[in-house]
Order: sequence, then C-alpha cells, then structure tokens
Amino acid sequence: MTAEERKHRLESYLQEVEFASLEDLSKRVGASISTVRRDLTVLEAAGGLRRTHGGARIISPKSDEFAFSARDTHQLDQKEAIGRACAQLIGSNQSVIIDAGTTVYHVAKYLEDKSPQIVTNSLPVANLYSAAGRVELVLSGGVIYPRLGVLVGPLAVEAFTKIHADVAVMSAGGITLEGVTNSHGLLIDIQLAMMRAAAKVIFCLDHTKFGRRSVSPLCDLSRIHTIVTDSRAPTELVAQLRERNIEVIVAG
Amino acid sequence: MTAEERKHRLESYLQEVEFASLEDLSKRVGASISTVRRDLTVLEAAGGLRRTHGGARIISPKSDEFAFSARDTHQLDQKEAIGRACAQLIGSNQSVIIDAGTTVYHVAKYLEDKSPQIVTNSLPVANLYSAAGRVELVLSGGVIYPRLGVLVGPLAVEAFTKIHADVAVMSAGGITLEGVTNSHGLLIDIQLAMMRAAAKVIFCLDHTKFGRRSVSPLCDLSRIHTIVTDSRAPTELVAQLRERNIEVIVAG
DNA sequence: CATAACGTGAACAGTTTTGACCGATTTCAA
DNA sequence: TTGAAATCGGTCAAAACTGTTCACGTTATG
Repeated sequence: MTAEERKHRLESYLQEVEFASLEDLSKRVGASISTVRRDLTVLEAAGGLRRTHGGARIISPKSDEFAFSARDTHQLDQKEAIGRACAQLIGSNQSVIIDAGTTVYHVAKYLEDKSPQIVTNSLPVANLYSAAGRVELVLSGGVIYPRLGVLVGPLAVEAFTKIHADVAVMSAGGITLEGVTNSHGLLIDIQLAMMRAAAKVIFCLDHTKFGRRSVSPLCDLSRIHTIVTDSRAPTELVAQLRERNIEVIVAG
Repeated sequence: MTAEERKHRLESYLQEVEFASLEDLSKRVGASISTVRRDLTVLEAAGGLRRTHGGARIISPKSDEFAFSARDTHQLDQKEAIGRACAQLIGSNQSVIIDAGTTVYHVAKYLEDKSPQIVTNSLPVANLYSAAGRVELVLSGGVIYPRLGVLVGPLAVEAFTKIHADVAVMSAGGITLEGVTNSHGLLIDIQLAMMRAAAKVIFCLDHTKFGRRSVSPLCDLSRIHTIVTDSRAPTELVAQLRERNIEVIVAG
C-alpha cells in the first residue's frame, strides 16, 4: 500500500466512524502508530480532520452524528422509520423546505431518489448533499448556532419569506391540543416563515413530543396538514388530532 | 506487448483500483519496475494520473481542478504558509469576509485565536467552526454548487451587499497586470459584492496563479490592497505589482 | 551489413519514509 | 492538587523508493 492510499483510507475510515484512536487507525491500515501519527498531522494540515489526544476526529462528518451525537441515539430506529414514512409523502421533483432538527434530518436522507429541490437552514442537511449531484440544495443564510448547525437570524428568516415551496417538513419540541411549541425562541420566526412559504406543512414528531410543551409557542394546530410519528405515540392524542382534520401517519 | 499497449493497460488498471504500488503494476503488465516507473512518468505528464511515493493514483473526476477536497495535499506547504501569513494581517475581533476556495480555507483555519466575526459563502469554512464556539460565523445563503461547496446565486450576492466588514480575504484563478480573473462566472458577482463590502481587500494567490488568466475577468488591480503569495511567485511580476502600490507579502 | 536509435532491465548513489525509542507533556482519577 | 498512565513531538537507523547511469538486445536506416 502506498502512503497516498493509506492517507486516503485513514480519512475515509474516519468519515465513517467520526472518531478513532491511534491504535485503531494503525491496525486499520496496517502501519505503525508513528506513521499514523505523521499521516494525521498532514491530513490535519490539509483540513479535513482534527487531531485530538489519542486519535483524530473528522471535521464535517457526513454521518448522522454531526452535532446530534450527544442526544438520544436510542430512538434512532423510530426516527429512521419516521424519516422513511415522511419521505414517501413527497413527490418527485417537488420543492421541499427542511427544518433543522434530528428527526427531519433523517427525512432528508431518504429524499435523494425524488430529485427534489431542497431549501433548508440546517448545515447537516446541506453537508449531506454538498458533494452529490441529484439534489438541488438551497441553503438559507444566517448565523451558525454552534453545535446544532442551524442557521438563525434575520438573514435566515428573509430567505424563507422570498421563496415558495410545495412542502415544509418541520420539527418541534412538543405538541398538545393547544398547538406546537419549540425550545429555541430563535427558531420560531424562521419556522413561521417556512410554514408560510409552503403549500403543505408536515410535522415530524417522535412519540416523546406528544403531550409535551416547550418554552416558546410556535403555532396552533390549524396550520398543520400532516403529522408523521412513530408507533409509540399515545393513541388518544393521535385520535384527537385526527378529529381536527390532521392527517396523522404512524410509521413502523 | 507494445509499449503503447502497456501504458494503456496501466492506466485502465489504475482507473479500476484508484491506487496501486509499483510492484503491483509491474506484475500486472509483466514489465520491470523500472519500465513501469518510466511509463508512469510519461502518463503523469499527459495528465490523468498522479505519481506518488511507491506507486500512482488516478486523478479521479471528483478531485478535478476546481473541486474542493480537504485531502488535496497538492502544494499544501505553500498554502499553509500563505494561510498563516494572511491570518497575521488580521487583527483581533475584526469582521472578515472569507471567499470560497482551497487557499483561503487555510486562512480560516488560523483565525480562531483572533476571535473574529467571519462571513463566508464557503461550506467547508462553515463546517470548520460549526462545532466550536470562539468564532462567530455568518453563512451567506445560496444554492450549493456541488463539489466546491460554495453558495452561489442571488441569495449569496444579496447577503454580501447588506453587510460591512473590515477585511475581505479573496481567492482567484489568475492574476496579470491587467487584473484578476476567476474560473467560474457564477462567482464573479459574489466576489464583487464581497470586495465592495470590505474596507480592505486581500488576495491569497499561490504562485501558480501568477501570469495566468482565467475565463472571467473579476476586477482590475486598483481594487486590491494586499496580495499574499508563496516564495515561488515570479519576482518580476511581484515587483511590478508593488510598483502599483499593492502590498505583496511573500510567505515562506 | 554496419551502425545509429531506441526500449528495457539492472545497478547505484542519494533521498524519503518508516518504525522504534526517549524524554517531555497532557490527561485522568484519586 | 498530586501521581500514574497515556500520549506527544523529536531523533535515528533501517528500509523503501527515486532518478540516473549503463550494458544489452532489438529495430530502423543508410
């Protein structure tokens, strides 16, 4: 194996796992720790990754883990299911607004086949398709809210007031019969603009969001066309939502 | 087997495997290491592949001249030097516009200590600081231009017309006494807006850009305050630029 | 047929890369 | 805070690799 190939492998392995120890990497490419250390120094200088004590971390991972890794990964299956189910609601060549959030991120993953036009303020979603070709992706401007990778601020709001889309795929912190709430006040204005810009509004909410109320009110139920959730959502609240003419899809 | 046929087989084999060692290639075509080495030298000159220590790598279409690749170690030392030197020109807490491009990406890496406010249309730069905290980062909106990770289009232009910054750190495809040129027409409008928005305009240009002319004219020399380049820049052109009251910094 | 031109493989001296070692530094837990 | 363990960068000899040179056989050319 050539040095070049080894570096390439190191980087793509790190792309997969986000973080790896020196020993791990060394075994992976069949070279000594010293060599791996040297390679990492070069690769870090090149920019794609950052060295840490005992290993290295990728800078812009294309994996789900981005900034969300700290949050609950045990509901991953449900979020995946929601993602798949929601993606089915979207037709080919439609324009889709994608909110920032872990759940809707999983929707974005399943949209490639539809060759959609995506508009988003989520950096992880943007990274998902920044290299590929089939998806046309518009990123709103804004200030990066650290760790979440969300673009916020007036620039972001403005971007969504100027456009029109077929569907908005939204996330939120909680839903009750009184309406939808979210945790970050900063996001409210942006989300309202997203919903105004879209002909159809879909909320992706896993079961933990049902009956919960976050700090900032976002909108009442009349604005919502469809909700996609997982099989553990409380049946009573689901039924009540359906009574109010909201299509509720339970993924499983 | 003729020499011509051998070269062809080398190239197509590399097309398959991306990387290969000299020994590997030599066995593959049934010629000595020396011969393969000579063949590779010729093929490299013809383009299409790149020799590396101990073997060769094909130039994948993905990493063509304009594609942004963090693992692009081509002229890395010089770009690093330029990055460091340019970062020194920027004071603490200044607002900095950062263009999209591999060279200026390396400037961004060295700005963290200055706790600057960065405004950029480059996705890789944004990813660099999306997790950290010390840098306030504003991303312009726009359509993602695939491969490069640049945000383009009216949304991007507009973002830069509304702001004001202390410095703009720019890149380009070529520079002559007649002015600066760039390869993508799409970028011109954005770059012009960036330069208008900034009190000081710095261009980061490695030596390969000197005397070269790309397709689209960007601006003439009067708009430029400072140029940062590497030690291999042609001295004559550097002197001529200085005569025109442009500060030229040679990093090394 | 003689000879020059060329491609090939091997040998060689210089350079780069590699793996191991070591003292200094950082991290982690007590 | 302190001490042990892990990890770091720097150094060095060995190994691998590089470009160059040279001898040898093959192929054009007068």
